[in-house]
Amino acid sequence: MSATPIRPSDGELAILRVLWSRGPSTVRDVHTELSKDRDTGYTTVLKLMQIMVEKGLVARDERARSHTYRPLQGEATTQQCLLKELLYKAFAGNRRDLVLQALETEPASAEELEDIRRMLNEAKGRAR
Amino acid sequence: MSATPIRPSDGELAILRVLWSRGPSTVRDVHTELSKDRDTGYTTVLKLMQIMVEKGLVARDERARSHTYRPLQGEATTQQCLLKELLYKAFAGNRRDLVLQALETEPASAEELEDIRRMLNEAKGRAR
DNA sequence: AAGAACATACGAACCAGTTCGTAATTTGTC
DNA sequence: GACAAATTACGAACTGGTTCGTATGTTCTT
Repeated sequence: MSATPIRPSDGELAILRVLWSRGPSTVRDVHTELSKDRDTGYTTVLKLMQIMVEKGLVARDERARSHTYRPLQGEATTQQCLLKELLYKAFAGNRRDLVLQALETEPASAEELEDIRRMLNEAKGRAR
Repeated sequence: MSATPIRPSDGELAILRVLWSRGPSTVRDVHTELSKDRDTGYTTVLKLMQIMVEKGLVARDERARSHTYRPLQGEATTQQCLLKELLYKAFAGNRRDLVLQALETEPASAEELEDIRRMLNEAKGRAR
């Protein structure tokens, strides 16, 4: 019943990441946050966020002068959407290979692997 | 010492997939194969493969009239490259979350999960 | 030798995404 | 009220990728 998730572009994803971690934010908030890494102009972020409204990726609250934006789809949902795309495009749908390569990718520590293994055992219980 | 892998675009990836599975192939070979799924023009595939030569994704043997192309980087290497990109862009580098979402993504069967768990136990032995 | 079939080369159009300048509007300050 | 600062709106340029038409050259068939 839930709508199929919308695949965000790279720029949109960067913005979503801020919204997911900060909660509802203004363009200024997001721009300030993103400026720590990249060097993006304010209006660039603004434009992108306006487009995201059109796409239905975020909702805008216009009551205040500085509009606040909030994500309309969850982080996990979006991650799954992107992962699934990669799964089919690069791994021919072979989930096992994907997980394998995820673990082979540097840097992977023994703890990390152990952590994942533990998690996996739990997941097995809920398996479909 | 090995060069950092080149990230193929979607179209390039589709072609690489054919080359990996078929081995060295002509444009005709690749086009025929891709035509089973999508509906791409012959010259479109040709052009793409020419660009791939420039990018260093494939090598071209021009001895025969119909040039044959072979991939210059392996499937696993390329998969890791793409996966790593997604890991940082969508998962903030958190490998655990990535694997988790990979397993949550439908459709995942109990066998599939068991298979992956087994593989993971082996991987643990080789852990860094 | 002529014509059909097939191959490469390549420019041009097109598309989605990104970036930014500039205009218009609102708010805040003196 | 006038000016400065902040904000939204939006057009336009630019980028990487994709698609295709057309030109040109080669091989095959008869």
